[in-house]
Amino acid sequence: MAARTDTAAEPRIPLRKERVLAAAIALADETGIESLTMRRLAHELGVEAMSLYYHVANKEEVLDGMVEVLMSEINSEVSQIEAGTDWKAVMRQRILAARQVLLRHRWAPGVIESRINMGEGVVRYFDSLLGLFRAGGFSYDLAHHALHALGSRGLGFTQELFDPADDAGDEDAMAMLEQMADQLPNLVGMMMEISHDDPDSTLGWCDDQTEFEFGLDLILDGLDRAHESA
Amino acid sequence: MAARTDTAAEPRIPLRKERVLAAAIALADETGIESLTMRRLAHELGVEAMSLYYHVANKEEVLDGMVEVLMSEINSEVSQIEAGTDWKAVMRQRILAARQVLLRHRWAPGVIESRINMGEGVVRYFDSLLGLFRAGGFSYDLAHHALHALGSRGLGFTQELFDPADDAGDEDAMAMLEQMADQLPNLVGMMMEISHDDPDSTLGWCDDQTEFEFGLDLILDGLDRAHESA
DNA sequence: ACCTGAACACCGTTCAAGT
DNA sequence: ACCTGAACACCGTTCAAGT
Repeated sequence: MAARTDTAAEPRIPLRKERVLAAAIALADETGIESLTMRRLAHELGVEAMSLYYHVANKEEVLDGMVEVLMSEINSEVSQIEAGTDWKAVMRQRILAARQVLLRHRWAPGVIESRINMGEGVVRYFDSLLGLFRAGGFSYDLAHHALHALGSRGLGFTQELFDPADDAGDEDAMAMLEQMADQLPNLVGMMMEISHDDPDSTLGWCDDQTEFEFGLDLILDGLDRAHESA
Repeated sequence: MAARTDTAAEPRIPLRKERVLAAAIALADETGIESLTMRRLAHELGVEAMSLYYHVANKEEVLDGMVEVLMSEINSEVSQIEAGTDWKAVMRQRILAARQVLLRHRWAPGVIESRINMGEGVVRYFDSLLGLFRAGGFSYDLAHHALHALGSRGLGFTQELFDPADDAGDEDAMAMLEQMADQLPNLVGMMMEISHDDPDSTLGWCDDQTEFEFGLDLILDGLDRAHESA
């Protein structure tokens, strides 16, 4: 242990904030955000926990940085979508593209929402959406309402209250539904109709992507109408 | 300290889960969810932290319970709204009533979203919304899409990405905006128009309630149209 | 310049023990 | 039946110290 150097010891590239963030993202991607601790992150980088603080002020800065890295990925992906004459079609494409990136980083929605101030990347992204509204002829006032109405959906996610597994399949949830059946006439009726129409669909009949697009189109169409009637 | 009983010692009502939850809610209301720790909660109840575990399995059960208490408040408030022939008007009233309750418990959105399974109260609430859609003539299929489209807005909240202070007023955010001005042509343009139209409005010109209702009406109107054209 | 060891002030939670 | 003390296995973070 003492005199032995590690076999083929790597030159030990010094850490950089960049490397810390990349490792943090990889760790969160693979094992979930709840297992992203400073100690674990340091371990992943082959270093003691305290070393991180030389490159980063605190854990919040790590989380801020993770969001920035991710948003720059989204922004560069989104900027490749060529602008057309139809603001709605372009915005739809951009938002669904952003969503694809977020789906690869399940920790992102929670972390983004937990930030106190929007980072530069997020601001830049919403500036681009605002630009699309403006190009489509929206007043600043309506475009402003529109951004609020989109909310996180504009970035490609909605924090689902009933998670996909809940609608069917999840045992705990189903057990509760059955137990409360008399108090939940409408939900029970809905479940029965579904299982009647398609007996095999009890598991996973809620498609996240479909529901996301339904809600998105509802809002975009509504905004379109609000704009045209203005 | 030893032989002396406390002056006018209260009979020391034994804890109950109910009292634990009430204290937890009061604590979270007053000092924020981040200061709700088992130790602090116990202290508030004049007891040691470990005593709580006699009444409650763990902290998750405390959080679950807080949501249930709150939802029963919402459900009882909402059930007082008399049903009318216009599903949209009734639903709007219910959702805005739920929102009023949530505004008194700022911790609620975050805690609700962090629950793994919806509690009974939340399920009951959404069953009632589903009932409204059905009474309005919606198919189960459309009503189901509708619930997803509403998401947390159906319960009266949206997790705002840009918090109200951000749009203007917040010094950090404004500093960033100025620094990035050239990269954010649309946001800067919007800010300029606003401050031109109403020089005093730089602070707090985003009204949460207005934005919430705008988004809500956008969705409800869209659903109404989807239903009528079906 | 970059990294570390020891230590601090917290967490949630367990378990055996008290009354 | 209800509560507690001591202890465990974690956190994030500081600070003085190493190379």
